[in-house]
Order: sequence, then C-alpha cells, then structure tokens
Amino acid sequence: MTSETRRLTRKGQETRRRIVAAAAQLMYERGLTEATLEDVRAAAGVSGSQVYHYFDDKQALLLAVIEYQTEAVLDLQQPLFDKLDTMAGLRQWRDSLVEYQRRLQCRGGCPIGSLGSEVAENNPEARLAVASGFLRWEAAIRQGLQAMHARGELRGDPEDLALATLAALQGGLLLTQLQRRVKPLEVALDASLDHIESLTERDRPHAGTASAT
Amino acid sequence: MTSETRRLTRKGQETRRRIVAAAAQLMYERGLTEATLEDVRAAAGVSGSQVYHYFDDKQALLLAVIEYQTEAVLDLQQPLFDKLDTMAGLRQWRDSLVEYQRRLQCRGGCPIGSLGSEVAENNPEARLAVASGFLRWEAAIRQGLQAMHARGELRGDPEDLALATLAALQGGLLLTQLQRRVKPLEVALDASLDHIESLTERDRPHAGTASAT
DNA sequence: ACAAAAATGGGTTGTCCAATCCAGAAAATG
DNA sequence: CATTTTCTGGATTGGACAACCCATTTTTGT
Repeated sequence: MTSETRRLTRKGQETRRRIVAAAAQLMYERGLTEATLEDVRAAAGVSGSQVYHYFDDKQALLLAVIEYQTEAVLDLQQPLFDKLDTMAGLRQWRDSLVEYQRRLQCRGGCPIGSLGSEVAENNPEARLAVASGFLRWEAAIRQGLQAMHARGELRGDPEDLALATLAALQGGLLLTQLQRRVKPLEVALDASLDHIESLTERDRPHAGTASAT
Repeated sequence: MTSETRRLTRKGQETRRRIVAAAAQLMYERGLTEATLEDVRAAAGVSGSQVYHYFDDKQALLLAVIEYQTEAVLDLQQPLFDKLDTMAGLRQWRDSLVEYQRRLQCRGGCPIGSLGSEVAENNPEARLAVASGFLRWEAAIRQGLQAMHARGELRGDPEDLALATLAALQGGLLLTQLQRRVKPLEVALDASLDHIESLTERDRPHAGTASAT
C-alpha cells in the first residue's frame, strides 16, 4: 500500500511537504522527466534517501504533486470562482488569468495540463488523477454559469459552456506557452466569454473586447 | 551543420524516412521520453547505428519528427481546409476531427500539441519548430474565415477567431485525451463554431422575438 | 569493371538516475 | 528515562540508454 498518510511526526510532515513543493516546482519548470529525484532532493534541502522514506517511488511522488498542483490552482482562483455568475465576474477571472501568465512571461503553461499531457499515454493512474483535477476545475466554472442559467439570464447549456470554456483556457495556455505571448490566451478566453455573452438576455449589439473592422 | 538533406541514395532516403515515421509513431503512442532510440531502431526495422548515421543525435531526430507530424496533420486536413469559408464547411471539418478522435479511441491527443507540451520548457529549438507548425495550422483556418469576412458574411476579426478556434481545438483534444471521451472536443469546437455563426449575417442574435429557451 | 562514397551491422562505452541498504540521530510514547 | 518508532545521512547498486567505433556490404558514378 502507498500513501495512507502514515502517522508522521510534525517534522516529518514538514519535510514531506517541502519535498512535494520542490518536486512540483521543478516539474513545472523543467517538465516531468527532466526533474530528477536528485534535483528534487537538493531543491528540497533534504539529503540521502529522504525522498524514498516518504514516497514508495517516483510514481507516488508524482501523484502527490498532481494533488498539490490541483489544490494550488484551485485555491488561487477560489476568490474569482465565487463571482463567475455574472459577465463582469467572468471578465475579471479572464483578466486575472491573463495577468498571471504575463507575470510568468508565458512560461510553464498550465501546471495541471502540462503534467496531464506528459502522462496521458503512459501512466493511466496519473492520467486519472489529472482528469479528476480537471473535473473539479470544470465544476467551479459550471457553478457560475448554472447560476446565471437558473436566474434566466443565460440561454444554452451551462454544462457544455463550462466545458468549452475550460477547453479554450487550456488551448489558450498551450499556445501562449509555445509562442511566449499572451495573445492566444486572451483571444481564446475572449471568444469563449463573448459567446457566453451572446447567449445572455441582455444582448449587446456588438461583441466584447476587440473591435474589428 | 545538421540536416541539409545530405546527398542520399534512394535506399538511404527510404531508410531515413522509415526511421522518422517509426519515431513519430512511437513518440505519439508513448510520449517523447518513453520512445528510446532502441525502440525506434527496432520499429523501423533497421539495425545498429543506423539512427546515428542519419541523425546527429536524438534532438535532430526530434526536429525531423516535428516536421513530419506537422506535414501529416496538415495534409490530412487539406481537403477540408479548402472549404472553411462556409459554416457548412466548418461543421464538416469539426465532424471530421471528432470522428478521427473517436476512431483512435481518444488516444494520443494532438500529434503536434503533445510534443509541444513536452518540449516547451526545456528545448527552445523544438519549441520554435512546434510553434511554427501551429502558425501554419492557424493560417489555414484564418484563410477560410477571412474569405467569409471579405464577402461581408462575417463580423468580427477573422484573425482572432482563427486563433481562438485553434485554441479551442487544442484544449478540446487535451481534455478528450485525458478523459478518453470525445465530448470535450465536440463541445469545444461547437462552442467556437456557434460563436462564429452568431457573427454571420444570416444568423442574427434575435433580441426580443422568441421566448428564451 | 572499378574505385569512391554511402549504407549497414553489431558491439561497446560512459553516464545518468531510480531504487536500495545500513547505520546513526531525533523525537514520540508510556 | 527507557525503549520504540520515526527521521535523517551517505554510500552503493543495477539497469537503461544515448552516443560512438570499426569492419563489411551495397550502391553510385565513370
């Protein structure tokens, strides 16, 4: 059996936490396969067989990292999730994501999506963990849209729109990461939100951000 | 310098081609890092140091694979690209992509996007190669939308819409790959095309007429 | 037909890295 | 305070894999 969160001393918990955080950071910066356990060990400031004391193997560490990153991503957005039931809230969420990528100089992509892409075809267990993380993300978006729908302000299926918005976000992040500019993310999210807005009762004559023609 | 397509015998060209095709297939099925040169060698049906006879190192092979996959992806869609200047053509393209993923049982994701995600943070040269491939893909979509725009049938910026559509496609593919079902891809593309359709002349967002459904 | 160039085969090497062992220090428990 | 469990350190092993070498065969050009 693996990680049933064995009884750990306070110091032990702290060390374990440092290892996961360091691993998450390295995997994010360099990619999963470029982050060796030796690197993790050094970055976490632990030594010797510490990593193997807390994790059965690299796979177990990876699963912990996926959990960790899922929590981190969702926690970071939590304040914004609460306001996704208005167009203003959705735009604010969009701005926050774009601004975040800009600060990172468009590096790293999505902490969950990048991992997902790397494990999808050779690690079923990790694939499911990532998929499960995405379900939570999707649910957070869906909740906002469902509230709009319930108030009669949104035509169209909130579930489909939430999933499509998450897809637009992921695709935008990938292209932004590859091109090192925020444009793809901006445009992808704007298109998604413009589409949602076009399905609201208060239909603006012209679409949102980019004025064309 | 590397790959200036040295003078190669017919047999040599054929062998080189087999190696690239085998490498592309393996990298697609297992991911970049899980495809060892030994695997490639065996799959290509060549032996010994053949791989190094045709490529300086794994990096050179990877760059060749990126080129190869870009061509493959674009060639496969070429017939459909020509019709992207009507909603019917766009829907047909969407159906074709969905059907293709269904046949693959939602495995593999995007041949270019998966590679891109894996190399983005640790291989600048490969990152640029993938980015360049995406530009060609984006251009193909843009061409159709620009034609619609030029005919006065499409409001909104064709460039932004093309980029957003490619992002939706990529995000949809990633989620489809992770969840092993075509739904995310379907919904992502439908949302994107619905949005485009809402910006066409024929289909105006009706304000007051029908009841909200 | 005959050199020159290219293609092929298989073996080898050096490195990196995940994983394990064992022994000693620190901390919890009664 | 004793002893049992948990935590920490360093050293080592075994395997995998990228990269290189050289001898032999096949193809190309004249």
